[in-house]
Amino acid sequence: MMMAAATSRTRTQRRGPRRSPAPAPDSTRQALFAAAAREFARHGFAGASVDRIAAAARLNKAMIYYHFGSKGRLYAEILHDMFSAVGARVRAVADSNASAEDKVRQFVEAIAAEAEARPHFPPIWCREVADEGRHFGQDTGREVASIVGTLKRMIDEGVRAGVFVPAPHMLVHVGLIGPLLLFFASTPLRARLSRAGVRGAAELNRDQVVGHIQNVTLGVLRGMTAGAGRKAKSRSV
Amino acid sequence: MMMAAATSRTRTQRRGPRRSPAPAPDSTRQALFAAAAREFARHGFAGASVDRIAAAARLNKAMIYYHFGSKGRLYAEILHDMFSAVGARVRAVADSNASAEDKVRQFVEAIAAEAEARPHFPPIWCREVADEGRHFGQDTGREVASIVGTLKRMIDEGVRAGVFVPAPHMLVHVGLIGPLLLFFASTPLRARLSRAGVRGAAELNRDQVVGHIQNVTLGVLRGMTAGAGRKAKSRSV
DNA sequence: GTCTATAAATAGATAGAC
DNA sequence: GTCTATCTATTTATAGAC
Repeated sequence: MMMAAATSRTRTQRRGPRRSPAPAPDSTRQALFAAAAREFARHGFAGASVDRIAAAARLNKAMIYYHFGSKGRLYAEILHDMFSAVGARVRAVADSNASAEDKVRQFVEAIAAEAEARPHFPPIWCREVADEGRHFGQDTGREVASIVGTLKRMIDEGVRAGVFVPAPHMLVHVGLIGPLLLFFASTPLRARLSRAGVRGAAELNRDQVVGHIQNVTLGVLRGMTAGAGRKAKSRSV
Repeated sequence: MMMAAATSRTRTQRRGPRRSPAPAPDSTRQALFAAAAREFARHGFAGASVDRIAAAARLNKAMIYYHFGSKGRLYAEILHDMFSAVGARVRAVADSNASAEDKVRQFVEAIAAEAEARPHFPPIWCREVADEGRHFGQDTGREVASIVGTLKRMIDEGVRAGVFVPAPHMLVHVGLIGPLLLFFASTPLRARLSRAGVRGAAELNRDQVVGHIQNVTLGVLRGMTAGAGRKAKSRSV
């Protein structure tokens, strides 16, 4: 599941039983995929080196071109693996018969779980935001669109059921993904700051953050936002 | 103010009146600084090219080494300019005699304002999170620590005044910075997605987002979090 | 201060042996 | 499928003329 995209062959499609000694092409592909994910997470697409990827996988860089065609296609495959995993998971939640509130909670949990399953996911996501989605293929773009659309469906469902007030779904989306992404992506940075003497920087734990985001998001959707004080504008849909 | 760091000379410290025709070193420095900020925002530190920076500034790259010493020191200067601007501004807010609630509102507003004043700020910030603060100098690290500490002071002040409930300040910080950073950094990406047919992706506006984050943050600090339903853990400080 | 020319290292990608 | 060797372009950085 995690390496779904990595196991789909792009070139020599060869199914069925093998002849004899038989090499292990998939394990090579997977080793390159895993090493590339780490390299891209650490250095970004432009900063990543195919030499270092090959070396980390204990292979040579010609294999990258044999199995993936180019640095760009290897990166695109990693992106697609990330977002299609999240997309599949949140669509499954949306199609379940849970309440709208539980669906939103599980939407948050799903993203957290997929981010944790792939240490490269949060940093690459950050970099791709800064890169303006420059390396998204059509397929990855569709996945991202589907994820956003799925949250919108959940909100609409809750509104129809009378448990949510109407809210701009992109505002809810940004309010939910922002802290989630920042929390996961900044863990190494916060550890650094903590070692450098910033008290409390590393004192966040996963359950605390996920639970907090779930509660805050549901508070917003229930119309409990403390619009209080000044400038309590009515919210437009 | 915006280019504060860019006007401080690192090498040939030469004050006082000049002899005759007189060149304009600061404008060269500033042109390089501005071109570099754009380049680093677009391509990241590793992906940025000193050749392109020089070309964009209509100069040659030898000037970068003359005025800044290296690509890394130029980048570090841009980082320091960003975070010291935010730091100075939020410390001014903290030292004012506004209420704790207004200070928190202005904390959010200050970050938004400084991010808007520098289009390169949000993308570079995203990239630096992914880079684990690898390019932070000691000075920049101290600024970041000061910003976090300043929010903590505001929260503590509100708790002492009886208007806030105790809350882990890093949780509040991530909950506030996350959406703010994602909103600003993802504007180009959301415009792309919008053009590609994702309805609503580009329909967020600055005031709406900032106001929302202010309200949600104050809701949390007032203890109005809809801890509802299951798992309503009591919040530990 | 500003420039041209260039050094020295590394990048992505390919050819061709096995 | 996997490897070594190599091509070409680009990288950061510097030397030295003006």
